Amino acid sequence: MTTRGRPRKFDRNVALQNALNVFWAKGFDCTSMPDLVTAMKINSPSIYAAFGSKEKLFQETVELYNEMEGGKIWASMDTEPTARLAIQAMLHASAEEFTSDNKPHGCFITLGALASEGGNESIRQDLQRRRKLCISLIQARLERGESEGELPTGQDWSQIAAFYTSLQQGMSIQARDGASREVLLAVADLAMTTLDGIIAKN
Amino acid sequence: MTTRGRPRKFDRNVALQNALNVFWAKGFDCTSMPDLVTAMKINSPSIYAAFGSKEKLFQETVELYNEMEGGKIWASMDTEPTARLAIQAMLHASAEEFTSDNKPHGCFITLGALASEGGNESIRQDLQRRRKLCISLIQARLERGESEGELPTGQDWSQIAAFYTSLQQGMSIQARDGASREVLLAVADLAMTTLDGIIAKN
DNA sequence: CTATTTATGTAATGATCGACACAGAATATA
DNA sequence: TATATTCTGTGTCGATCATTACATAAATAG
Repeated sequence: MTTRGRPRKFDRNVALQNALNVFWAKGFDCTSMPDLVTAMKINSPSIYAAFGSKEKLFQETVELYNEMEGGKIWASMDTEPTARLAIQAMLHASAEEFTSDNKPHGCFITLGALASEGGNESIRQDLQRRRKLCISLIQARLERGESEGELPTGQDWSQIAAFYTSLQQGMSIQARDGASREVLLAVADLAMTTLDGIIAKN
Repeated sequence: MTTRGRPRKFDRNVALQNALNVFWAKGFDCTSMPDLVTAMKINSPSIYAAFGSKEKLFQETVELYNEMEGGKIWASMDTEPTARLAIQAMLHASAEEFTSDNKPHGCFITLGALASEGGNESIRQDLQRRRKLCISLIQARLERGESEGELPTGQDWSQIAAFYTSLQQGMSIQARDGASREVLLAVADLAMTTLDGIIAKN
């Protein structure tokens, strides 16, 4: 059972990666089909044949971003032994990934379709849902820290998760505005004093 | 010296306020002229006659926002007696203003034209410049606190200013994503432990 | 070989964008 | 009154948007 018909001239994965880079830099609403045609080096009929539509293509780039960058940033939630180390590693990874060369600065999920209330609504809501998922991840890790005796009881972990999520999303804006990796790493470390203060009450 | 010609049917200030509300909710690039026509209750030729262009209208709404909301949020930098109280009041005011009814949630300067690299470039750069001004404001207040003996010497206040700016900008995203005023106020208070830790070293 | 299938490039679709031409209406000046 | 000035609403401009028809090219299947 081999493939029928004329074979594809382009590598679908490479094209998807190129599409991600454009969406990441410009956001969904400010990215035009000609932009994609240029970046992906494919004509638009081939884009539609391979990905369905601009919206579906965007959703695939979000999935790709989640697997690549998202993994680097959030892996520590499972791998680090304590909640404190997990959050610190997450913020450090964010600072580094948000300021990498050869790719847009800041988080795609945060910056991809933010205040675009008049733009594509389902995309805005999807990214919003993914952003909210980050709070849950942090909160779950904090609650695990409490249950394992690392962190004190009686804390409102949802608020502390909102604190670290706010900071990380703000770091995306800082990175997009040109903040250096050094500054963002310092910002991450400064934020750890908040959790240290809570641990000290233990 | 009175006004010649047919008088205007609409109140320019009211129309500008209505334009601000649309730009604030949708961002510059996702706001269309028909959106503005509907919100301002003026036909587009009247908009062009009164404001010049969509871009100039946007710039006027930014100025209006700066005077109204900006004043409420940043006034404490001058009025509060200490840097700590000034920053805390700024974050509290942000939490409250970002979650007010009858107007879009989050900061217009932060959300108005963020990752729109392909959109209007001069507008993006203008808002970016205004965001960077916020860091300078905080940094200047911290340095004043040092010179007045409130804060210890030998600190890199630019990093601490970046920390609080990141947090405040992240709070905008949280607010836009539906975070409650209660949660944002808690986030603001949690951030103060960072400065408290620095003061404790004094 | 012919037929089928799938990709390609060109070019066009209708819709919407920001901006404005135009004629008429409403005011002040003279 | 006549004239100049400025606003208003209708309608439209070229440009650009996302999407797709269409004819052709390149592969497999029989």
